[in-house]
Order: sequence, then structure tokens, then C-alpha cells
Amino acid sequence: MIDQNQAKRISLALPILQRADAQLVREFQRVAYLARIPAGHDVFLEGDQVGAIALLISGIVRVYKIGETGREITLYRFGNGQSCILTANAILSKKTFPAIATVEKEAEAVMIPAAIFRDWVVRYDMWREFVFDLLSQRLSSVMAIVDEIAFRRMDARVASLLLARVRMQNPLRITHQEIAAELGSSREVISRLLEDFSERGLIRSGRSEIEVLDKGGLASL
Amino acid sequence: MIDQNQAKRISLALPILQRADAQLVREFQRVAYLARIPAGHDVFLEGDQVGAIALLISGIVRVYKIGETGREITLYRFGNGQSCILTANAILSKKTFPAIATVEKEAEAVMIPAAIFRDWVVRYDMWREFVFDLLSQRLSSVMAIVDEIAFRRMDARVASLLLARVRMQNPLRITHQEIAAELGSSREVISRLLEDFSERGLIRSGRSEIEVLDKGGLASL
DNA sequence: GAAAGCTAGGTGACAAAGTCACATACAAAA
DNA sequence: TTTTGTATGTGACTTTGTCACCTAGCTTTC
Repeated sequence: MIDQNQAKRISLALPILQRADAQLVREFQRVAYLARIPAGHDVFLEGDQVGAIALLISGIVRVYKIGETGREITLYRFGNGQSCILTANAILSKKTFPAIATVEKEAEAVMIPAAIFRDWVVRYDMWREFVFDLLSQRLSSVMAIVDEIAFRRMDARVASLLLARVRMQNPLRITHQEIAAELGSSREVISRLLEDFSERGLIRSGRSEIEVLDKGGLASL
Repeated sequence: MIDQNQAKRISLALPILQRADAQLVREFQRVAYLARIPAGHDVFLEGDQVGAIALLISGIVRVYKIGETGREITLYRFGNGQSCILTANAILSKKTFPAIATVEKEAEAVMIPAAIFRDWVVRYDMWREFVFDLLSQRLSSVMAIVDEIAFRRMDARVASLLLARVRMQNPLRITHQEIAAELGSSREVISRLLEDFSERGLIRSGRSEIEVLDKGGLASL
């Protein structure tokens, strides 16, 4: 159950609600509930039966796979107004959740029980379209990841990651371990590549910190 | 345009049509057309703007990525009654096709122009559901591939492939190059692994032919 | 049926990436 | 200041991919 105060904040974060018809909005306020999920908390674990779908109105969730050796690889992230489409997928096909999702930055989420979610997909065009778009975006992005890990070299992938992040902050705060978990590699490999980058004057690095010095040089990998 | 003779064969291969309402069936017969696509023919190339969606009623299409070095990796296959959901994805998001699809076994396909397809997704629940299910299946299977290439060893992956295929035919007819293209590896690597399997008595292999001798042994990898 | 050509597969040297078992190094807490 | 925990460094080794070239067997063609 969502009260008036909450309703405003939620509809600001969820564009679908603004375009939705009155009937859907009413139902939404009746059955949805707000949840606050602290950072580090697992939203779904591989193999979970899914009970509710979460629509984020703040924070960031990271969806990843983890191998037997403990190595990780990030599949994608989602944040404001987006939803974990894998949850939707799991709900609709009544399968289990095929990856792990953890909260990276404390999140507020609107939770919608699985049965109701399934019903809405049937009844509301807009809702279905929302789910459809997300699903289709994820398919494209996961296919792009297959391409990356199958064909691109590690140094080029690390360089790409640094360049993508450096737009937000430079020097950027990230550990070698985090980079490894992002790309599905191991810390040692990342350390060696970064050392090489340092020697070539492309970056300068300290504990939990990497400063990009030569964007052009990184881009040419 | 589909005539009566064709209509029967088509509806046998496409379960959706049997469950579809009369209106959809009529439209279908009016705008769809049959195409025969010979083996080896590319259906869609990476980056193509998609003009029509193909529903297969016979044959098999393989969807794969190809890297700069020429290495390939299979994302999935589709056949009887299925459709290349990537085409649908490309049509709906009006993007380009993100992989290559080639006919592996001569195929007959019902072609539906992109604009009409898009319209049907909006108007027919059943049609939308069909697309939705396929999309969601593919997302799961492509995610499983990410897991494989990121975390599993090559010998285990080759063993899995052999075990999967041997259920259909044993000795199976496949070249080392084909296995490599399936798994995103290179021929040399596959040759070496197979040689190792041979020495351990797990398989026996000749030109374009591999006989599995010890399923249990392969499974334990 | 011998020569030529094509395709499948073999080989060795090397480079790139992942693993393992430790060794430091730095920062915050006690 | 000592302790504790986290981040990073190192060397030896394995696995995987690359390159350049070789060999074997089957097919076509004259």
C-alpha cells in the first residue's frame, strides 16, 4: 500500500506511471509497497524462486554471474525507474533467477507481487511494453558481453572500462579486484595490465585509485 | 500472399496460428509470403536494417558472432515454428541486427514485413506473447553462454558439446573447425584437446568424424 | 590412373590470460 | 603502537589463443 506522500516521489521516478491510465495507477497504489534495500544486500540469488518484482526509484543494483573459482562477471546494472528484467523473465516463465543481483548503492524499490505483475502484463499494454523494452535491451547488452569476452583482449577491455568511468570521476576510485569482477577476470591479471599501463604513462595508480593520464593512448588499444 | 495448399503446411508448423483468432489468420494469409532459403545463405548480417521477420517452418538457422581474428561463436539456433527473435528485437527497437544468422539446413520461412509485424505486436495478445516468450528464452540462453565462456574450461565445454551431440548420432560427423566455431575457440586448441581425449580412450577420431567411447569419462570433466 | 587441388588435421614456438601460494604495503581500529 | 584487514605485488606454472607452416587423405581433371 502506497500513501499520497510516497506516491508523488514514486511517480517522479517511474515514467510509466505518469503515462499510465487511472485504473492502473489505482491498482498500483493498492498492491505495491515500498522497500528500502541497503547496499551490499542481495536482491536475488541464482536459482531463487521469485516472489515479487522490484522497480527501483533510487540506488543501483548490479546483476552478475559467479563461477566456481569465485570469479565474477557483471552482466549489467540498473537504477532509477528501471527494473530487474530478469526478475520479470523469471516470473513470466515461472523459472528461477539465473544470476545474482546485489544492491551496490542503497536503493528504494517499489515491490509488486509476482502474481499481480503477471496479471498486469496480460491486461495493460503499457506495462507489457515496458517489460518488453527492458527485456530487449538486456538481450542486446548481454550479447555484446559475449562478443567482448569471446573476442576482445583483456588490455583493451580494461582500457574501455577506465575510459567509460573516467567521464564520471578522475582520478577514479576503484580496486583491481572490482575491475576483475566487472570483466570476469582475476585480480592478478588486472594488476599486471595496470602496471603495464603505468609504465607506459597511460595512468597513475595508488591504493584504490587510478588516475587516467592519456585517454588517447588508452583508446588506441 | 499464402494460398490454401501452403496454408495447411504452414499452420502445421506454427502452433500460434492454430490458436490464433480468425482475424489474425486472415491478415496472416494476406500479407505473409513463403520463402525458400538454401543452406549456407546468410539471413541477416551484423548491422543490417531488418525489413521482414522470418518464421521458420523447416530447416535450421544458426545465429553467431564473429570476431576480428575470424573466430566465431554460436549464440543459438532456431528451427521449426520458431523465429529469429533478434529480428523481432531489431524491428521493435528499430535498431540494427546485432549478429549473423545463416541457414545451416535448407529452410522454408514465412516472411512478415517489419511494419506489419510491429502492428501485430501492438494488436494481438497472442502474437505479443509469442515474441515475448522467445525473447525471454534467448536472454536466458545467452546468459548461460556468458557463464560458459567466462568460467568453464575448454576441455569441459568440448566434452559437453560431444555429449549433447552424441545423443543424435554416434559416431558423429563434425570437424574440429566446426567445434571451434561453436564454442568460440580456435581449431588448434580443439585439435589438441581431442587428441588428449583420444589418448585417454574417451573418444576415437578420424577425418570429420568423432566416436564417443566413454560417456561417463567425458561427463566427469 | 597420375598430377593437382582442396580440406582436415598436426606441430612447435610463442603470447596472453588464469591459478596458486605467498609476500608486502598501507590504512584504520584497538 | 600494535593489530587487523584490505589492496596490491611476485614468480612459477597451466590453459588458451596465435602464427606459420606441414602432412595426410580425398576429389577432380586431364
